[in-house]
Amino acid sequence: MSNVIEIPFETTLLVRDTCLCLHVQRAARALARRFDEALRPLELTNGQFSLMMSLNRPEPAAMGPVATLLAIDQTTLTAALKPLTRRGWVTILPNPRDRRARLLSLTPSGKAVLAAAVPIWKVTHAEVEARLPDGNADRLRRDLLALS
Amino acid sequence: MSNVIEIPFETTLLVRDTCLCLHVQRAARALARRFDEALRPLELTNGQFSLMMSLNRPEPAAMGPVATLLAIDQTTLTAALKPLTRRGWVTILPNPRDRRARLLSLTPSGKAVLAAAVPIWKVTHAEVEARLPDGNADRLRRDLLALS
DNA sequence: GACAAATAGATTGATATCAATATTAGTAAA
DNA sequence: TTTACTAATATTGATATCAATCTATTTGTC
Repeated sequence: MSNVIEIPFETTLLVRDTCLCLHVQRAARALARRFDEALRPLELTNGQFSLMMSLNRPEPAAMGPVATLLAIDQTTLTAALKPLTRRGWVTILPNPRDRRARLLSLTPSGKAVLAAAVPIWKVTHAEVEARLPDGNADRLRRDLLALS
Repeated sequence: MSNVIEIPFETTLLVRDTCLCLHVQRAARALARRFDEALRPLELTNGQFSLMMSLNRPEPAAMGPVATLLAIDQTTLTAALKPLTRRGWVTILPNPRDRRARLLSLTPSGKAVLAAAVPIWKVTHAEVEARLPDGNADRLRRDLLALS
């Protein structure tokens, strides 16, 4: 006798149509592709843009708070910094006050790339925001923050 | 003379607080971690769960529509199938009607894993949905679909 | 001060993601 | 039927992501 467990197709449709995780992943991939494409002339991805923008501070940033801000694992941040330091856009210096810590800073060329990216971000973001059904981006941001 | 381009800190704050791409990526990572953790006893990730659930159809699925449904690149789907076929959860067969195409199916053990994942998904999803400020998940799903 | 516990990052290994490109097969036009 | 085009999928290379684990350093307690 065959004892294959069958999941009702209705369950599949339920997950497909309601799963917030799937909905968010889909939107994340679509938005990433859109911003990546727009930023491609600068050889910058959406994630690199967000990371570098988060480093644009009066004082150099430590890694922990940056990872928390971006909601990425600390090991992901370590990896993400490699292509940026290799291109000379970000510097990693030891923190004299705490020799475990590192201080992250944008270099002048990093700031130049980031400055060039800002108008691209503005245009792309305006296009994306215009797609929202009723233009209520604040509400969407609030919902997304609640999930983070 | 120093010609370093400085991006106003206000711009950084603006991007940090308004960028929908960043907001969605953050929520995507947080939700992925949450579902990955809940599904870990089954050695299943959120993405593998979504993929396998999308394969639970009356007829075997072709790759193109599955990639479109998940909003992933076709090459990503090819890669994502490898650990699933290796574990014997998914089979990839040639399509006799079109020898370019492949037909994707869940195996009995794949269905068993997926069936075990469904109650975990239900509990986790209910917890996530409860975090929404006003409980209006439909509105959030509509917004996310508009961005996909 | 010594020692335990906590903290900051780095490394490794596995999977995820996409652009660019290649391969194979179906399709349509000449 | 040959030729051009289109469609479905695979491969490669680079980066992204996280769990598990490791090292170095700081902090707190006695």
